[in-house]
Amino acid sequence: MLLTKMGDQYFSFEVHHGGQFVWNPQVAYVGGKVDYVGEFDPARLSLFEIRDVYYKMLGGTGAIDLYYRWPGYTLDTGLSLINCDADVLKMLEMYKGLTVIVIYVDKLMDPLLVMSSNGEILLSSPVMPRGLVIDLSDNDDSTGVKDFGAETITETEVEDIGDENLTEVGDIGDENVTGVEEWARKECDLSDADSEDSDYIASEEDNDEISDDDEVSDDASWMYEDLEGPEDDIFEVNSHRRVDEQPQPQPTNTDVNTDEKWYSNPEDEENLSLKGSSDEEGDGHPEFKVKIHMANPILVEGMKFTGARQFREFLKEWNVVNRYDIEYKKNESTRITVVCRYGCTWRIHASPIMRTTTFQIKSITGEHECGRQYDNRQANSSYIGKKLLDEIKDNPTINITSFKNKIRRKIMVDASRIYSGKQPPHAGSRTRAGRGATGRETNGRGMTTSTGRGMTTSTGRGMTTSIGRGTTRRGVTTVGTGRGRGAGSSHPSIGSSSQPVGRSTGRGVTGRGRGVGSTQPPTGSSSQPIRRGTGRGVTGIGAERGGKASSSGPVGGPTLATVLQNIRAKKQARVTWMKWLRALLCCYFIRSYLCGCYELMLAAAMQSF
DNA sequence: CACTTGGTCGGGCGTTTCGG
DNA sequence: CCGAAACGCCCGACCAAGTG
Repeated sequence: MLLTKMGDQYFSFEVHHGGQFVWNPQVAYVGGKVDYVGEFDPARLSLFEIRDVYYKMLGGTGAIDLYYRWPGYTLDTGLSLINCDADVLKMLEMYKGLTVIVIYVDKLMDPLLVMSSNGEILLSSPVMPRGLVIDLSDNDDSTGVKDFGAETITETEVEDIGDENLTEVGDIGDENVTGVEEWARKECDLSDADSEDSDYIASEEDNDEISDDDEVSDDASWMYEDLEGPEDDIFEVNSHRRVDEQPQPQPTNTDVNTDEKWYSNPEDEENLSLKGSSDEEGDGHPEFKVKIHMANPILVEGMKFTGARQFREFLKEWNVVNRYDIEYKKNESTRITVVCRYGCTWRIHASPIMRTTTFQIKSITGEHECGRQYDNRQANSSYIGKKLLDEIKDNPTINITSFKNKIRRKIMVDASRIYSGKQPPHAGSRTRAGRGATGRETNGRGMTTSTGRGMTTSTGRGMTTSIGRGTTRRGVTTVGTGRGRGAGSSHPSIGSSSQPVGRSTGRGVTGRGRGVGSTQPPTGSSSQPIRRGTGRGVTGIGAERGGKASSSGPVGGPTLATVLQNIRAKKQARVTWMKWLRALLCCYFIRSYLCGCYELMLAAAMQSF
């Protein structure tokens, strides 16, 4: 039973709300419930009508982000933020011909606002932890902090909708705009230009597939008419419709309404603290949430993650955002110990909670006393690639300087030198082949291994369409070979000139760099038994080598071009694959045709005999 | 006080990855 | 293919807190 009449393109919404996005490890929407509201006229739909679906029809409160799932896709592969009306148009275009649009409501922490004494908002920073308003008024009894969200709730209060299972369409003639909406509008406007960077969660592979075609086609003009007519109440078509009359949801296998332990009650998100512990379990420790914490990384002792990998990703984000550079003392599946690369007292240790796979920050000690770093090696090519992939796709001819500036602007990382993924140790470490005191810190390639190295993240090997392997080597496309070293081979002289002599002694004193304290002599296994000789993607922003990089001879030179090349190559690889696929299909059709002809001829011959 | 448990840390070494 | 570098598993030592 669908509420829509296809000819008129009316549709309804399948609204997932009250839950939240989690990453475990795929993106899923857990908790909450599903309501169906409709029917709507696409010609009269805008972002704020959709928001009103949540605020006024479903009684929602607080700041939210709205997402829609691409029809036929999973949350992992096709989820877009509805950030502005252009996104609404995209969504409608995607859902053209369909009758139920699946949207997800992701509750946000409210923004940190700095207010003057007369209530004027002086500062609103989406970067800062949301949920609090710093009140600079002279009100003595005020702590200077008040809950912005609570006010919002009163402003957005809707009439009691009664039965939990019912959703009634309230009066939406009220043009009052809540503070949250106001903020959301502002944020949308601000982020409009950059929406390409952040407006959806999707795998890179699918990203390429779909976003290449992310422009609203001309056919979307059917939605432009009377988009926001003042008296055109989009809801009046179906006001006071009972939810239990809603249509059946479209088939989906993406909703994961699990009761995973690490998932907290979304209701608790109302009680947000500056510390970032927006979602606390019974033990009072916050849990990592992709949508919230990756956009607003705050490290909190006791914070929980689904695993070491997630913790690493988050730590990387935290370091890049805060522009600290770190060093992994231990980086294992069961423990991760990280210190400041520049010798500060700051240290963090995380390990799994006993008898669970949940990773938890066990301790954060000391503080960063170093200055902010603009050459954070955590922001490696993989990281930058993810951040700026769309930029490159939109502007494939971008030059190095522009790209560098983009990186500097968007990620606040100085990409003046993007080194090859594997770097020789800097001059200061030659004698011990170790980096730092213990010598085993990650270096060069950084911590990219867990997620793939260089630009090969999410790509893999063999028949890959990746950038690293099987892409371009000296301009030769090697898709499908599983070999090739990507663009890295375009950077000669990386190692040889600065490699310490006699390094082949293995892991003992020099080989693996156990550091100064190592008394282990070079063992018989100094030459490594396994030589797989794979060679893959490249790159990794090596940042600086303690300021000695340049003195250690050629450091591989800037491979920023490599990043660009990799990103382009990724697209190129896909194109190449498409060509191969087309060729294959052509062969198949020709063969089928020939077989068909042959059979016809055979039949004719049989008849003639 | 002895024992247990959990966390932290350093080190050994096999495996994997990458550039040449 | 090779050497080098990095990752990650494993082990043991040490320490602190809890418990009997």
